[in-house]
Amino acid sequence: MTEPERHGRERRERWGFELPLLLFAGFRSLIDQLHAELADHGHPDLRPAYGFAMQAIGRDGVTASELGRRLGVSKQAAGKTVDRLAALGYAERVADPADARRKLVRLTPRGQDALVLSGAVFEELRGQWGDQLGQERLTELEDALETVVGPAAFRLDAAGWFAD
Amino acid sequence: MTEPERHGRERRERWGFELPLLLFAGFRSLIDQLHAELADHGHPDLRPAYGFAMQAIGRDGVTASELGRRLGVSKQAAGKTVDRLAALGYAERVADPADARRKLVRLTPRGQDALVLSGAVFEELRGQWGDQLGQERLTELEDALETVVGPAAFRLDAAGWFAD
DNA sequence: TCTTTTCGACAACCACGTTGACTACTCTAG
DNA sequence: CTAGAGTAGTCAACGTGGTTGTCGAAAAGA
Repeated sequence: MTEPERHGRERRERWGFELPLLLFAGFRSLIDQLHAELADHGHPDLRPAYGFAMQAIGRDGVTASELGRRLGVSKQAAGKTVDRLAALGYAERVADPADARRKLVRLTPRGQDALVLSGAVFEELRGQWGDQLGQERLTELEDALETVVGPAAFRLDAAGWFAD
Repeated sequence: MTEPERHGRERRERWGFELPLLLFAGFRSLIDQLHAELADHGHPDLRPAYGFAMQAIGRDGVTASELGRRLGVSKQAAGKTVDRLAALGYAERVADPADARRKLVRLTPRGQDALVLSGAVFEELRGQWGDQLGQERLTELEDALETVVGPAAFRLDAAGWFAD
């Protein structure tokens, strides 16, 4: 069995507590680099939690209640998030002509721009990981993670897990 | 090249944005299971951030200022964290006889117990990942992560990245 | 000794979540 | 058609976890 990356030295025994730390460090590294890049491209006020919220709003817009459901928080919390997004110019509320109770939350062009830019940065960062690890090892990392976390990976209800 | 886990089907192309989601989902899965386990063993009020704080306090205790430095937050924020930990019975403040300004923050026996228990749970959870992935793939996952994040993995300054 | 640094605490504030209560509106059953 | 139930959005109060600024007391260095 050929394992070129091993360099012949014995691998240290791992502790259980290292695993969450490694996963978190990887996650944080990506998110930190993303936001450094966003800040350099006209979005210095974007915080990690806003990215999740904007992703949950999507191209079509949502109501605050639905946004709360998607993010796993109360409708009041979702409403406050929309307030902050709106104050920064990333989202706006428009009245729903078909239902006078509802107000559709939509991304502004600036919000769309941030989302598109984030996608591009993530591609770039994944490319860097691929350069460091090799495409094969990167793909195996992703597959291994998908195996253990299952479909739960792509939920957006990460609110509260963020700061700056 | 033998790749037994491929099962012959073509692997879907991955998007860059999936990588942070997978890492985060893995991290959250471990932390959620840890806290479910802790809650079942007499520690229902322990929150993820408290684990980091207790880890930073360690066996020897620290001052609030030093705790702030280790966690990457202000000494005032660290002091508040100690207040909450103390209110739950996980930490206590003792005057330092050698320096009347300082108050040593120490873990109570209950705090030590929670730390020991957490370590055991993490070993158990890592074992479960090993069962699912195979020891080899798990080790490769850990090594790959360490490669990309470097020594930054084991910093404790994750405060603010948590909620319940 | 005098000045600087450090420690812990207090206050005010912000971000981000929670519940509960309330109004306005829509929908459905009788 | 109308009464009642359910839903949308907002307001208020509060909890947690951060921030900065200020302060007095104690330690440490010139």
